Amino acid sequence: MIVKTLEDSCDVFHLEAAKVSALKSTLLGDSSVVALAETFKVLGDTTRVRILDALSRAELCVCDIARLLGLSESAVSHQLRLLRGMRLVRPRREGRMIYYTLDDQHIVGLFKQGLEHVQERFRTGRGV
Amino acid sequence: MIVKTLEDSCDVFHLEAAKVSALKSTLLGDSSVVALAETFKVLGDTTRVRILDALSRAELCVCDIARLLGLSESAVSHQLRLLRGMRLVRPRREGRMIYYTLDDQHIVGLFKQGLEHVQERFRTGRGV
DNA sequence: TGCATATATGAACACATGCTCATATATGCA
DNA sequence: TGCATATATGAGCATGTGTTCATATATGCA
Repeated sequence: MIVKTLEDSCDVFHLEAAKVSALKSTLLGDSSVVALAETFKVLGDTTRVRILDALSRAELCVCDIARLLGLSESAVSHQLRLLRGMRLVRPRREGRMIYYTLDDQHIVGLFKQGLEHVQERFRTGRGV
Repeated sequence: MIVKTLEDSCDVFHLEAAKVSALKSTLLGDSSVVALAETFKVLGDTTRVRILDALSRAELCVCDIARLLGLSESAVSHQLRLLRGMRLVRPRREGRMIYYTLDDQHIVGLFKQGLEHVQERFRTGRGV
């Protein structure tokens, strides 16, 4: 639903008051906005993208992830803590080792959709 | 495709060398990872989420956005510059004013999918 | 029990980020 | 042309973020 602009003075709104309040009421609520931004923020880091991508394909322990991606085990552990906190990843203890897997199906979907966006961006001219 | 772990010594890998290289080759490439993280990073801020959400519903000029969302025009302008740079948003000049719209359909899809994730998170116990 | 190893955690530090404030640019109109 | 207004931009600052390094915890095994 597109609301057309009607007036031309920026002292107040360019939109009619009625349209403004209509628009305002359709906007995402605060909690949704916060949760959405928080979700995207977690995905907005190359290290976490790599970890989640790897875990979407195999159950891996901390040191495997570290080796596979060329990261320190501490760095991986810190990131896993964050991802655990957001329930994106789930640990499974087996002896001394702790194996992690992806614990949220939406991540794969978001990655897929994000990649479509990225690829169209390449197709339509502008690179990274 | 899930690769099962096989060995138990973290000196090297817990996975067989063959499985490791197989896994390695299925991982997202560097440029994809970078572009993906960059995309999510832009979406990982409440101000930008709000702006993009508003622009997905109406074409708005800078000061309308500022008023609608309770932000300074400067802050909005800075964010729009970023969003413009990433081609998520497109300006249209009309006299002194510049109207912005969403210039990327994937954003709406990503928001939708992100919200599904968020809502399931609420349903399954843990809040924000 | 005591040692080795896998993971977790805390502090510290370098760097990024988003805002504000001041100023520049651009358009419309008298 | 000159002034008012809409937007853009740059500098500066407070805050946030991701890593490393040192250390803690936990498990397996001799």
